[in-house]
Amino acid sequence: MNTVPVDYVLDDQIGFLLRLASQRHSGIFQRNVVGKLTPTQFSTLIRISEQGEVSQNRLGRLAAMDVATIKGVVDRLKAKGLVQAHADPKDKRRIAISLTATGHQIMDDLKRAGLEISDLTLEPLTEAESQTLVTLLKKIS
Amino acid sequence: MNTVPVDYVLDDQIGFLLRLASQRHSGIFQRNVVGKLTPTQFSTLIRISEQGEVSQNRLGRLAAMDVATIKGVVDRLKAKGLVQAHADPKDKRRIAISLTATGHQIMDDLKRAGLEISDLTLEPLTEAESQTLVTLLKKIS
DNA sequence: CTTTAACTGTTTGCATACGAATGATATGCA
DNA sequence: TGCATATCATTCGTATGCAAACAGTTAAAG
Repeated sequence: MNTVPVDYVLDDQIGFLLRLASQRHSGIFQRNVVGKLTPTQFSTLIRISEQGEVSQNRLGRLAAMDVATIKGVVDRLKAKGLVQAHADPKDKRRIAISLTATGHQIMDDLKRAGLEISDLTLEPLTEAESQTLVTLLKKIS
Repeated sequence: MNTVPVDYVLDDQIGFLLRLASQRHSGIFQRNVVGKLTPTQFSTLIRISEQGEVSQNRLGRLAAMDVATIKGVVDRLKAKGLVQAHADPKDKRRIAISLTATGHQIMDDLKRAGLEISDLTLEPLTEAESQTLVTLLKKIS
């Protein structure tokens, strides 16, 4: 039997703070990214450009998205004409995803915008603090 | 004219890392929370219990949620029987939100679970690192 | 006192996000 | 070979999350 009231300060909890920081970052992203891309669409494009050609399932793992989520993201990127899909002749289950010519063309601008967005997000911190934050976040991921 | 390719490492970007950390936290939350509550529903309950009675709009600001988002969250909490709403006689625009008796009863268990979830999320870090992370996240929120 | 501005709540549309279930296909091992 | 297991893509249901448009209400400015 525990009758002692619990002292819970929401504003100090890691989960709440992660959501706040993500929200601010999303806002900055939206105002600065090239084209009308979302953060997940952006990450997906980066992963595809790194891989050249990749199955949808593997792409989801690389971009840290659920299979149901990555399907929607790929569908919207296809609709934008930035990626294409074609069946894998060796494995009929697989659908190979790759960048279109247009997709290739915007990658450099996207990467530049991405770096700028990261800088703006970390603007309240010093260089050393930014490095620390990145290191700590990697540890709890 | 810029022809130099940009060196962009997705795994080092603050936005990507925030998403990864949020995902891990959500998984821990889901496995440890009392009842079938989501992190946003949890935060909302905490805010209501802090305020006693609060308008839906103000509740959204306190919990850092869009007006459209908070409406859905409150609707689902009402469906679970944890919160109630009644019209404000002084201001016909307002809807006063408060906890039900059931809602009150589970708050202590919820807070205990919340602290446990934070501990589990920060488990890979030392006490000092956890404090640093919290401090840095507050700065970029 | 009236018009204007600000606030509150609702709804719609789009885009994540994830669990669970399903069906098709591959592959390893008995 | 043949079956158990694993992988891949899709679909469904639920829950955020935000912009924008809308209507009702209140308060402030003139």
